Amino acid sequence: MSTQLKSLLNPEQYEAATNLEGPLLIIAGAGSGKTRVITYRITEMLNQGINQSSILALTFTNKAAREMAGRVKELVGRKLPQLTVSTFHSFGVQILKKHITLLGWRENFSIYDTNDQRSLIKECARELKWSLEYLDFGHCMSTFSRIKTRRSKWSDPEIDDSLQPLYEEYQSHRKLYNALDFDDLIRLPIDLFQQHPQVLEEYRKRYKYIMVDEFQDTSIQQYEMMKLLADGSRNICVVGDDDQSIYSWRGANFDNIRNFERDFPELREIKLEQNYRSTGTILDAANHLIKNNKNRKIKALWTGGDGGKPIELYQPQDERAEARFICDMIQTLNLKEQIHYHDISILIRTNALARGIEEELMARNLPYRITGGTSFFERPEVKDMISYLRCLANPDDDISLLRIMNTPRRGIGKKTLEHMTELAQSQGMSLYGAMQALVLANDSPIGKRARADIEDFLELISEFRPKLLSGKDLAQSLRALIAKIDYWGHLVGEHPNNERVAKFKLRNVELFTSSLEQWEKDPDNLSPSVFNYLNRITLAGKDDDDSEEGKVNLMTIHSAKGLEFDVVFIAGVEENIIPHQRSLEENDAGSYEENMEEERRLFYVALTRAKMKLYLTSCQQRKVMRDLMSMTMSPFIEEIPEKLIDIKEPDTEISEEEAHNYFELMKKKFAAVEE
DNA sequence: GAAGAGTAGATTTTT
DNA sequence: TCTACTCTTC
Repeated sequence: MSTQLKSLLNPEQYEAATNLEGPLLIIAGAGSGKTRVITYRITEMLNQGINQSSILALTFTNKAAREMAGRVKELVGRKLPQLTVSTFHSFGVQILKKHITLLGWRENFSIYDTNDQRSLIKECARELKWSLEYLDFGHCMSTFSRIKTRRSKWSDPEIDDSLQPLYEEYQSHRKLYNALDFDDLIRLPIDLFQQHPQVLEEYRKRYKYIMVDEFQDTSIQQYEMMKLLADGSRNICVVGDDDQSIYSWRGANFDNIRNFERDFPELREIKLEQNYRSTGTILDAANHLIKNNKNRKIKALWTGGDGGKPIELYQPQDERAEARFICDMIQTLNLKEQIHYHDISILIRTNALARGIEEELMARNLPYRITGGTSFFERPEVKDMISYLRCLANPDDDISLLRIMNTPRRGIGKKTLEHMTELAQSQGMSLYGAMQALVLANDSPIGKRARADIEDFLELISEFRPKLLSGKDLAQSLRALIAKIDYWGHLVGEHPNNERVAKFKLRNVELFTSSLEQWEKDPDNLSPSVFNYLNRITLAGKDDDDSEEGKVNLMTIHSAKGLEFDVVFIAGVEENIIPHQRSLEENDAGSYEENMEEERRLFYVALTRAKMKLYLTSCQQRKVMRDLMSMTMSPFIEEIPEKLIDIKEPDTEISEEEAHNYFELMKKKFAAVEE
């Protein structure tokens, strides 16, 4: 195998793939065959007789995890059920699923996403009788996150310590509801390892070989977790590229590369600098751009390939012209150069930019796939279903309970809720607990009718809870539940004059149910419990339609990391978009200069996704929220040498007046002919 | 307790 | 433009 491997990899790649023992730092430039090295490295381990269950590969996104697992399977040619390839967050859930009771939590915990978190903060603020008007949730959540991940303390000068009571309230509510937020998924396993060394020992014994991909984007917490696990065997391999660090706003810290060098001084370092992906032109442009960043490891990415075509920059009139241009180009490329749709990608800085482009793609019947953005799972009707499932799994989950308690309307209104909240607050129980107490109480403060309504609701929960917890026929049970609560009737009632909307929503509910069914019937799925399903969808979102080939990819630059395409369009290459205006504001993630460097890295990531051809578009005008803004080209364009980029003249559009005059002229001409 | 009208605010990136 | 929340009325 090893000789064969030698012919498949270049010397540095070979080194990286075959050095299995001891700490290893791989600095892998864009397109240097990083994924290839990792997958071959895992294969090499298996070939050397290392047990698949001893291998742990941690990635940053679910997409990366899926892809890595898929490629290894393909290389090895068999299924590897004991191999752990997972994101940090999912791995955290896995650990907590087994051991969370040691930390004083109950099983079947809920995981709160950003929206749930927001609702909970709102709830807490209400309870503290704070005015919601001036409460900035973004600020709250980022502060809470800093405190929780111990990046900051309340006494730190940059921290708004007036939020501390709210934080305490938030924390105690989560405990009461048995609900974890994303930060907990990393933080609690660390606590567990520190408080229960025997558990840590168990994991160290199992995972003898650890690999971390996209290491430049790990947070201090994730690094800590990784270090705890690796400190037994010290067979730890991290792969990263400081030039592609684009998540500092989420606590990613590329100082981790330095920390790694400090904590594992015996490490071996390998640099992969040959780029196999892009043409010379693209690489040259990217290198010139990134050179402007001061805070980076020196690297010289080179390619043996030829120059390739110049980068083209177009300046359409506005975002609609931009969408039309991109679609025209895609159709031409597909027709004349036989480029497959799935080898083309349109990259955008913000999700909001997707809409206009999506509309045009749709109008032309161009098949496309959109990654990220407002997820299917955030649609109100789907969220209802999720909340039902969550409540059945964990009735103490107040945030979900609040959502479904009166959806469809069952007479549990504001007044009743007030009573329940009061009771729950004074007794330190969840709303569900309060409901049970109210029904049992003799001197109940609520009316007979409301009491009967609550009873009905509790009955519903106790009827379906065992069905859902049985782990069998989940979709079937959910369908029964939907019928029982007459959700269709509810939808029709909500949209009295619009059956189409109601039907659309019902279709989404059905889509959701069948996605659950598919997941549960998947033979590779070893434990199809509601709990696992819920975790999966909050952590991973909708199943990517990876199977659906032949579609143009539309996504943010962030979600394009790690991917490559023959042709890449970058839309909205304008000042205030790339770099993004709000990202530059000095904030707790960094200074203006640091943020500018991160935006530059982001643009670098975007450029280096392209293999053959890059098109950039910079609109002259753009509709931002309601008003039309005049736009200028991104300052990053100037950092790319002129000879590499072909800047087209701005498109001129016929103004309405000119068009009018033209038609008048034509009319006269025709009139003249008729005479 | 429910429904409808009216109003204010919102778009940076993801687990 | 759209959504989420508040206020008013039935």
